[in-house]
Amino acid sequence: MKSLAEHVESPELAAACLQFIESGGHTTQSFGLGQVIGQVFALLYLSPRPLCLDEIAEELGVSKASVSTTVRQLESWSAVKHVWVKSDRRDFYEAETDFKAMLRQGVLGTLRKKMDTAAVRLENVETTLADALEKSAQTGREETKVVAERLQRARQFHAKINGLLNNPLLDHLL
Amino acid sequence: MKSLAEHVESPELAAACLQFIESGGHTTQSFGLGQVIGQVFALLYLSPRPLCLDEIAEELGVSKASVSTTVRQLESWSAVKHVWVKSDRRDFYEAETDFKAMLRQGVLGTLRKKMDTAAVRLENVETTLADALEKSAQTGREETKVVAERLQRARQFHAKINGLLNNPLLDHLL
DNA sequence: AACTACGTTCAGTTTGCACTGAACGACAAT
DNA sequence: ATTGTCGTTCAGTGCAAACTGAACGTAGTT
Repeated sequence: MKSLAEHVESPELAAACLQFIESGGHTTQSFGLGQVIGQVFALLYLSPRPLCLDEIAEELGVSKASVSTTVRQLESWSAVKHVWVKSDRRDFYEAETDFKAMLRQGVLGTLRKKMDTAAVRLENVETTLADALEKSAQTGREETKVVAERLQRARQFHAKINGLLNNPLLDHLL
Repeated sequence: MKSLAEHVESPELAAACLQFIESGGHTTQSFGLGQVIGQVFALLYLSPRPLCLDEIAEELGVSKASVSTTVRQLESWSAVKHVWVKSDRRDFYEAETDFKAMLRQGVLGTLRKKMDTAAVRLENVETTLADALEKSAQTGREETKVVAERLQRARQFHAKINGLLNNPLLDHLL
C-alpha cells in the first residue's frame, strides 16, 4: 500500500483510508469470505476515480490474480461495476454506491440460493418419509408420525424464511 | 451411526432421519460453520427423547469432543437446552422447538455482534478522519471532503442495517 | 511478424479451522 | 482410597479454501 500515500494530500487522510480498508477486510473475513474482497471494495469505495486491476493489487499489496477473481465476485453482486476509460485497454472498476441493490443481489441472493438447495434436500427427505409412512400404514406406529410431524414443522419454518426473503416489506425496510 | 437403526422400527424411517441429519450438516457447512453442528441439532430435533453426549457422538460417528463444544454453541443460541434425567449423572439435551427464539439469539445475535465490532472500527476511522479534517481546514482540500462524505454514507448504511436488526417489525414477520 | 500490455487460469503453497484423541479434573459408587 | 463414569480441554492432524506466481490467450502497437 504505497501509492495511496502519494495520491492523497495529507498523511492523516491516508491513515483514515487505510483504517477503513483494513476494517472492510476484517469484516468480510469475519463472514467467512476472504479479507481481500472487503479491502478491494473499501478501496474502490473511497477512490475518487475508477481503478484498474494493477492499481488495486499494488495498493493493497496482494496478487493481481486475487484482485481479478475478487472483482468478478463483487461484480456478480453488483457491488462494483465495470467502467471504460477512453483510449485505455485496461479494465477500470468503481464501487456501486447503491447499497440497497448491493444487499439484494449480494447477501440476499446467496441466501436465496442456499435456501433453494436446502429445499431440494428437504423434498428428498419427504419422499423417503412418504415411503416410510406408506409401509408403516398397517402397523400404524407412533414414532413415524412424530418424526413426520417434526419434519413438517421444519418445512413450514423453511417456507416462512423463504417468504420473508421474498417479502416486499423487507425491501421497503432497507 | 448405528444405534438409530436399532431404535427405529422401520428402515425407511431411519433412512429419512439420516437424510435429514445429513442435510442439516450440509446446510450448516454451507454457512461456514462445521457440519457437525447441523447434524447434532438435526438428530436432537428428530429424537423423541433427550440424548446424552455419548449417544450423540456414537450416533453421528464423531468424537465426543466435537459434540461437547458443539452442544455448548447450540446452547448459547438456545437451539438446544439442557435436560436433567432423574438419577442419571449424564447431561441430556433436547432440541428447542421454538425456531423464532432460536433465530433471534442465534443468527441475529451473532449478526448484531459483528455489527457492533464493525461499529467500533468505523468510529476509530472517524476519529482519525477528524484529525485529517482539522489539519486540512486551512488548506480546504476537496478530496478530504469527498472521503468524509463517503465515510458518512457508510456509517448511515451501518445504522440502517442496525436499525433493521432491532426493528420490532422484523420480529413480527417471523 | 514480433513485441508489449492486458486479464484470466491453474497448479502449488500456505493459512486457518473443524475435528480428533488423549489427558485431565470432578464426582459418585464400591 | 480406588475405581469408574462423566464432561471438558488442549495439542495435534487433516483438509478445505484463500492466496500466490507463472504460464497462457488475446488484442493492440511498432
